[in-house]
Amino acid sequence: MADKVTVRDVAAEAKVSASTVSRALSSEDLVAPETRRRILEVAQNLGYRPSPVAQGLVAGRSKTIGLLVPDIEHPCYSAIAKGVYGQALREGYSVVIADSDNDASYEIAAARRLQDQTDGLIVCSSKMSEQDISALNTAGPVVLSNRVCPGVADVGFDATETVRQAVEHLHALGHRSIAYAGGPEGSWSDEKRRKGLASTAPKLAGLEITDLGHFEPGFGGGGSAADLAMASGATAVLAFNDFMALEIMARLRRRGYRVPDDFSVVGIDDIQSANLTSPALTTVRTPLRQIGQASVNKLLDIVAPQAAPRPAIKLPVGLVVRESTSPPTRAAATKPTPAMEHVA
Amino acid sequence: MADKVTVRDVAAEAKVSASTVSRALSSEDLVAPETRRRILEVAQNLGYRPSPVAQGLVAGRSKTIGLLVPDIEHPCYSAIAKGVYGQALREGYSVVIADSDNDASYEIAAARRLQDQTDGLIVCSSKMSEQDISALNTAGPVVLSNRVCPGVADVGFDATETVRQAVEHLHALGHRSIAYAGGPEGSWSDEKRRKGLASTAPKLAGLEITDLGHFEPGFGGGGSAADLAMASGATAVLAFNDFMALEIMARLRRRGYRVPDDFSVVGIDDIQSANLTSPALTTVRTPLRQIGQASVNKLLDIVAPQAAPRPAIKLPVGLVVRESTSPPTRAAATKPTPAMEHVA
DNA sequence: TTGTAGGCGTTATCAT
DNA sequence: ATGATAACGCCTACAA
Repeated sequence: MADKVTVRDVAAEAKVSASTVSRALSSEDLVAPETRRRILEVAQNLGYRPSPVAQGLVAGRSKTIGLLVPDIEHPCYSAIAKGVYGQALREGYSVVIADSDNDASYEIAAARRLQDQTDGLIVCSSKMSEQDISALNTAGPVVLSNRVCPGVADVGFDATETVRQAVEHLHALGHRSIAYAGGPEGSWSDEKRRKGLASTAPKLAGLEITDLGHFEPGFGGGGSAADLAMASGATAVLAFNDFMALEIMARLRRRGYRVPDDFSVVGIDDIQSANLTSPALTTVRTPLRQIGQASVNKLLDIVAPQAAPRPAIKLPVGLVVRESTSPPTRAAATKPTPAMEHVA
Repeated sequence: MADKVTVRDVAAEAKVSASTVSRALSSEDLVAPETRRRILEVAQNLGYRPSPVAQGLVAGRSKTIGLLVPDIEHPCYSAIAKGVYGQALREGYSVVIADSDNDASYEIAAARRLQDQTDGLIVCSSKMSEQDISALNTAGPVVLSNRVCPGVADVGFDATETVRQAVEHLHALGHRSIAYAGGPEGSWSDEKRRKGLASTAPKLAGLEITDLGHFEPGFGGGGSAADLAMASGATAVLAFNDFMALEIMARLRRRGYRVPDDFSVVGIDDIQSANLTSPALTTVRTPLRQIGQASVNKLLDIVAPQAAPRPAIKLPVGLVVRESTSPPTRAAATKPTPAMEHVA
């Protein structure tokens, strides 16, 4: 927005008309080579830079996409944001971002605002009602990430598969009683995980799943989940996400339990800090960056379709076995005698 | 960009001229109450939403600010981003984001792009040369975050103070030999920390600082730093940031040392996961969100000055004492006999 | 190959 | 109080 030099300035200086300048800049051979050369030189000297705003106005599109996340500080969403930004860049698009602060009611206002300003929207883990989402989708192109809504494009990994891999891992290690520490009430992805649990558990011999309830990750929810997990008699816990798993681990250790010796812990997502604790966290990696990229591709296939649709991006989930899981070593459902200080 | 209904549509429907519609929407009493009421109603029914792009074109400003970060996935920058977004929202501005992926050469291209599109730029931890930064600043309003450059506005906390607090804490606990695990070569903030170290150390009786060198946080740099720290005979280590501190802690524990019993560790920033490990990390909190907010205020004071300049925002740094520090319990400079397995 | 004219959606200026 | 007109910076017919 700081540019004062316009096509007209360049035109005047190069002794041509404004349209010729425009042409020279937009195409290779719409203008005589010599003229073009001169125009380009003048433009260069004057430091001319076309205004994307004006271009957008005439073209009816801004080459900008909107990204709405619940919390940009959450590692999952900043990972998605990174993927979105990278892919958008490759496609020549800018990204304007909005953070709803987990506020469902603000989400819709923010989304509308973004729509007025962009060519399309990527909405992550929306808590909006299906009606609201549909309405949004009517107002402009929308791609949902980590959420589905009938009639609206979406991108997501197989959440069922994440818990399947986690549970199978624990089962293979010998665990037969596993606790699940769920995410916030009303979380769409928590529901998905629960469904995965329900469909996986029956296939595994002798496996018993205890639902610990809903918890708020990042706000101490993991603490209470940890205590419930121990009281439940389970030998392992699967957490809604890595944050909660980390909280659980920390709480267990403070209460004097050893991980994984006394209790195994598995998270989901593989955020960076999962690998920075000791023991490092066993978790199921979730393809967050790729989700960002895929969302951009899907959105642009709607907004700016090409002859060949943009390539699909694989969204593999994968177990990452680290140190927080091992075979159950204590007699199942028997509490150890915890030292009451943290173990060092 | 999805809006098809324009002022003219509303004007036609309400039997007035486009200018009247514009007025009705922008001011309370520029138009007859009854007319205004009708216009508003029609606008409502038609779902009219003014195009920010067109408004921007005529006004010569986009009500958008650009945010350039080295890596949006890094907790520090997503925290700043959160602060930026929140304050921008309050001021009625949108935020378009760019991630330079720590690439100094790309940084400048990205910055230029952002400038063409926004009213002003917030640039975080830039690795650009002072020349490049000055050039940018000439092309349009720029606020630097966590970096200074003569003639360019900047916002930052007192990095010297962070290391002072960390070192004083360790000294008060009784540590006399402290190692510093530095950040990447050429990092501006690492230089600041080193300066703080140099100015603080002489004031503390009997204190000896060992410079371990430069490391890359998040890529195993902490591992080698940890080994060097132990070999150095120090009883505590101050890390460039929390990531590195966490890596150091994990490595120490894997090598069989206990934290803080055998060795104390201090980080800087207080990222979320610093509180999710066990032991939890003692660190110096850095006012990242506030830096984001303050940057917006400073930028808008340039771009859109008000009668009264926007309020200054305090940028306090503060030691957060958790479990990773304690008085040195082993004979200084004497290695314990580490068990070679991780301690659980 | 190049110039002229018109318009993208909005607001500001000048009339009425 | 309201309407007509021009302009923001650019692009795209259409004309020459």
